[in-house]
Amino acid sequence: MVHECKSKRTVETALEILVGKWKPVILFHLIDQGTLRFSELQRLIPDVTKKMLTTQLRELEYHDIINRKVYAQIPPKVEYSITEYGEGLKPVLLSMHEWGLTHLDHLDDLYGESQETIEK
Amino acid sequence: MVHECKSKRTVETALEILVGKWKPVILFHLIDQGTLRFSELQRLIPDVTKKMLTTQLRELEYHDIINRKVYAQIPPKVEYSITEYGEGLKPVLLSMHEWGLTHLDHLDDLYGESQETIEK
DNA sequence: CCGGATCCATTAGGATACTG
DNA sequence: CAGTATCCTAATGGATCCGG
Repeated sequence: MVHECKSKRTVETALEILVGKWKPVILFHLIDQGTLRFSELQRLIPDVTKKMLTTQLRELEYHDIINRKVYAQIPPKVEYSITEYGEGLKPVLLSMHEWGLTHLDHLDDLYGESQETIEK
Repeated sequence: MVHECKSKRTVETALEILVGKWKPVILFHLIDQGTLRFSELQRLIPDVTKKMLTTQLRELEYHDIINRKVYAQIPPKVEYSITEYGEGLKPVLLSMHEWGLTHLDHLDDLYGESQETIEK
């Protein structure tokens, strides 16, 4: 029985943090690598534009999920890492990952192997 | 180390299922109550319009997360329930809920008690 | 009672060019 | 290197009215 009071809000807030086209990938890389520079993230996520990468990073930073460390030097150097608080998201990401694994198989059952992904 | 191959996709697919303004609430009610009629869901979620409720239910149904059972009678009666497959989402929702609980507290620490929610 | 159809507002996402 | 600024498109959410 996980209901009533403010309970429903909780899932929404978690979603609010995670939702964003590039946020899960960013988090995975940061969790995996610990600390990464902006350019490294860009290299690891080839399809993201600088603007979008910046936007998503700023949103994660705003929610205190990642740290942004700026080195005052030329050329600039900015490093991103998961905050201690952000570490708390690991179980969430992990359970989503676990579910996603079986879901991809389930998709094959439902629609056959023909399609590449789920989107449209 | 949960990286490489198709792994990142898994989190995205999980998100894809859950994302939608009313989906978490719908799922919570269905998990909590078992089976609910359209009108009951509407009553439980006062702010949702019929169109939006329909849309979100259809998307969940499309992904095989909920069942839609139509009784051929006048007046119509339609019941929704979680599919067996959809049950697999429970751990995900639960971990998001757990995280959300501490997150709401963390929000108070960050910005004070002044604000009502996180949105905007 | 449970929708569908239409139209409109808001938001998320992106291409491109420029900058300290 | 790590971003902004501008402009644009696509997707999402919603108000309202119609229908079996």
